[in-house]
Amino acid sequence: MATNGTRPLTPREERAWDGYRRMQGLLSSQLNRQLMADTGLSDADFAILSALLGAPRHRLRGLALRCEVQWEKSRLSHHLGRMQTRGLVVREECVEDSRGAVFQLTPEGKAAVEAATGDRVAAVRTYLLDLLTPEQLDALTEISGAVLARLAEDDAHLRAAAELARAV
Amino acid sequence: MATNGTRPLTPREERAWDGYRRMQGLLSSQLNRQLMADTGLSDADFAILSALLGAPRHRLRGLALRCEVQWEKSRLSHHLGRMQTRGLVVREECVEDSRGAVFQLTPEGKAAVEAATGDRVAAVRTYLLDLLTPEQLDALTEISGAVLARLAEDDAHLRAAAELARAV
DNA sequence: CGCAACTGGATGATGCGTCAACCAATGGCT
DNA sequence: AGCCATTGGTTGACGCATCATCCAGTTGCG
Repeated sequence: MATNGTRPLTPREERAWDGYRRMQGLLSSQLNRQLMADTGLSDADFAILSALLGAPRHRLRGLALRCEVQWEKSRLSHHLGRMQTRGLVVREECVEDSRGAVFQLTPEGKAAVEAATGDRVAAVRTYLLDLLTPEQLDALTEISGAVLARLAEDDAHLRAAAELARAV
Repeated sequence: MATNGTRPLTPREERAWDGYRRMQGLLSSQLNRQLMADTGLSDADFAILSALLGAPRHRLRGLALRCEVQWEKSRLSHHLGRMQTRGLVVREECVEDSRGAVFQLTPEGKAAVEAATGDRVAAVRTYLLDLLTPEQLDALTEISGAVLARLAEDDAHLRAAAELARAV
């Protein structure tokens, strides 16, 4: 990580990175702010709630939820704790693994997500999707595909390294 | 904000949004984590420091800095406070407007950014730029251009509304 | 069986980001 | 000159994200 034969960015790269950086910051804060104002739910709340909404009995194992939203476990745990005190979610014991936890949407939680979904979609359209041509939509899909693939690969390497370390 | 004749997302839009969302979250946390591990600087630190590095005498008025990084003023103030106690930056009085503040890079701050720049560029290449074709780079630039233009427009409307309110 | 390693998850400390309130300096208007 | 609205910036409170640590239940291996 220390040795860098890194060439500087070309103007083209510079523009792309700079644009992405600016967009990323402003867009996510705008979406977050708007959702919060419209519905009282943060982006994070919404991610959790809609994952639960999409699950069989509106209940999901902690681990499954973690895979779904890709958060660190302590973040998830803290956030679920807060959401529980707000009455959006309940924690229950897990039958097949008694150290595990299962989280379920409360009626209030369900109502909240359902109410929020429309606003969220509208905002995403307003500030992103409706601004792009079909080609740009596809380009965005491909770009994120490439980046996510790279990140996943990295992750796999980490696992492999852990495997090796265990073998020693 | 409440009435939504919003149609649901098409599959194409769905893929684009979902991809962007996932990429955004993982990419920024990866870049942040890596920069922090390599250099002890957060993404936020780096943004401030490189803005200062690019300024005339490595000094910038608070307001100018705010335009540069596009943060809320209280965020900037808090962060600069912390950076000052870490010795990366100094706050000085402003001559032409005595309620203003000027911030300057300390030698340590300068050294820190300069050391960090290479790592940052390398990481951005590894996880984003090197994964994309030239066309994708341009697409990214256009996409962010469109989004930023929309956000700016919104901003202008807000200003105009404020103007109107003043006129009443 | 019994012990060690691992795993799902919780917790506490700490730094960050946002909001609202605040303060003093400034500039415009009469 | 005098007043009021505005602006540049700070502060405090509060919720969120991360790290390290911890704990109990589980699994694998001898």
